[in-house]
Amino acid sequence: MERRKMIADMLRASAASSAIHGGAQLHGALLKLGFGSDTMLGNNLIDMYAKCGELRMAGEVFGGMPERNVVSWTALMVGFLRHGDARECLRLLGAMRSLSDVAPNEFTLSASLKACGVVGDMAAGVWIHGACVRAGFEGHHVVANSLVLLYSKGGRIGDARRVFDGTVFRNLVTWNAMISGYAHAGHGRDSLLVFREMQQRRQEEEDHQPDEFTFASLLKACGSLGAAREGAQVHAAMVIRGVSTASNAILAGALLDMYVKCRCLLPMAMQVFNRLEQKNAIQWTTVIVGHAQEGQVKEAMELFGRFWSSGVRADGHVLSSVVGVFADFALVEQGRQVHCYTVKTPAGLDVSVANSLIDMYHKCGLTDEAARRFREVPARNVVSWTAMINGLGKHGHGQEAIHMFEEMRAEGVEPDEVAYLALLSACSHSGLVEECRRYFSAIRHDRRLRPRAEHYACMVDLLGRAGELSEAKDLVATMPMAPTVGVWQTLLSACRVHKNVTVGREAGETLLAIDGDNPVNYVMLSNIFAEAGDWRECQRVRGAMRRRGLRKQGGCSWVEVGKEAHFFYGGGDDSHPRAADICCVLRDVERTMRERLGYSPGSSSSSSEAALHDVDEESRAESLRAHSERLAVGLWLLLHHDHDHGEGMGGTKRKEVIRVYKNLRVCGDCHEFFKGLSSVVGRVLVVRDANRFHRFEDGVCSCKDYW
DNA sequence: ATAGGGTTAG
Repeated sequence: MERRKMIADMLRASAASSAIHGGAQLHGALLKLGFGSDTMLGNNLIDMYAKCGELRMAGEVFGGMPERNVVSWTALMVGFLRHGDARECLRLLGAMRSLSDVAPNEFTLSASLKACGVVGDMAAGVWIHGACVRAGFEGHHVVANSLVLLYSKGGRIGDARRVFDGTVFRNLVTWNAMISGYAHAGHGRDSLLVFREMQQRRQEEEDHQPDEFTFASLLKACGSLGAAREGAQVHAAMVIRGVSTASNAILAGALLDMYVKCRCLLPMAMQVFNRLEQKNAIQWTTVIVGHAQEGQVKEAMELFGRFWSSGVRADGHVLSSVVGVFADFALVEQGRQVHCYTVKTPAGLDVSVANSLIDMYHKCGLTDEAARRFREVPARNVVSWTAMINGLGKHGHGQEAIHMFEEMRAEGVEPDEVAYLALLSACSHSGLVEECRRYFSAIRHDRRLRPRAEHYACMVDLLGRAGELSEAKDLVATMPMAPTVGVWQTLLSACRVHKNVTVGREAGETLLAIDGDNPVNYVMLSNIFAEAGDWRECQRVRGAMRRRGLRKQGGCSWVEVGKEAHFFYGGGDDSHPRAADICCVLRDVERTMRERLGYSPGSSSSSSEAALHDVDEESRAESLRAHSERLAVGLWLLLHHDHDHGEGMGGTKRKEVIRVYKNLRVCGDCHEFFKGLSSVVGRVLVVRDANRFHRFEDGVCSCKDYW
């Protein structure tokens, strides 16, 4: 008897340290001693093999047992679950119920719930929840904790909270589950509130000290809120409690992520990062993406280079997120460099990497290159197709986008909500009203899909462009969900195009009520009033904005010349070393345009500078010249000027396309200016703004002045 | 046999 217990303890120790050799020796020894049919020792063997990742051996022991109890089943299930085979775990649950008379206990059900979360089978999870209730396990920690996590990760945060509230005996894990559940669902505030509630319990019956898991979730919550002060407080609390990031890579990653997300704290992130003795791929990604998002592209590329030579293996996630930032900034040179790296590693074969490359080339305006990537993806999925549909749509190729969509369906790839969204937006950019209506109705009648507010926003956008303002307004009024900020903004900008002050006022006031901290809303509404000549209302809205301490979001444009990106910021950015020369080039072009095309600055009907109506032409011109998109184009012209003269102007040689990018929508005057510029300079100019691509050629734009 | 944490393409 004593020996039996000793072997059990030693097996447990082997399992805990994943010591497969010692474990296998113990296996041999217990067979020799005649313990081969002992259920408890068999269970210990299953657990040991499962924890060492030897699932085949675990299954063999399980299969050879004369008697299996609930522990035997559960140990095997947990083994599969832990090694990434959640489906096998659920299959075993089914087998247990139908082939044995052993009843699952709270641990079996908890593992099964987790498996449902992993495979994303919420229906099965709800069914198991029912089974837990029927068996009387609902109040058990392990079950309640798994339920909270399943529901919060499955987007049913309300159900998670109900389980949490119904749990009488909470332990630290229960609290952590709710805190992380909220953080995961993007409800950062609630996450912090639950933590505060947990701390207040200290005076009462429960006394839970936060641990590493608590801190990791709190950091995530602070990061998603961009709450720098709270984030730093959490960091301080960790230091005070002696919770170190040195031995916990995930906690260190969470800390880095928080500092990166609280933008201004990038230096703090680097301090944490530099102190890490061993850096993993996720930590590298966090700081690379963090720099790129702040516009510190050089540093981002440098870090990427260091990462590459550090020998830490990159996986598909890392590569696609790095490609993703360069896509957002349309930094094609940097994107290409990362593309080259992806070819040199097995992780580059991931479909997610291929998809991010398709998207990146599209966002850089290189449609052909994107199409080539698309053709070469061996196993295209709905994401690959959607990237193409999006890209075509942003260039105003609505019909081609529809064609892609139908081709996808013909190949047997089912569209999801995002694919539909891409399609609707493509229709709206091309003004395809009837097609858009048809697909919008298709998604509403597809039982598997539920249109989101964004789908409605697309429809509102299209109706607005088509001048069907009252239909757009009715659609907003009859939406099955609350109209989002985006929906109201879409309606508002349609009102601006059609100069409908009545509906515009309504949409604008609603926006100020639900999204009063966003300066864009004030600017849009005040512009509507300004264009209608209602200066009093215009001033009132601008005043409200000032009183709230809000400032118009700065425009930022950039252009790649050679291998370098040059950034310009709106409102008279003369920080570029050649600012004066750029100004001269722009003046030159303006003069030619005035002479040849009768261009007059600031006379555009959709002028973004409504407040400029009462100033003289030269001040208007000067103010417009300071727009970041013009400065970017100016620099390009400046740097290619000498070259042009060398080649001889108007030569037959195909001219390089000018590509400029802007973080906001391009302004109406700049749009006019670029049209003229394309014919005066005889070049194609492609501008990607926040909304779509504009391709200017021979004095016309691909958006047909709808944007 | 005992739940929980950071990155992730459209």
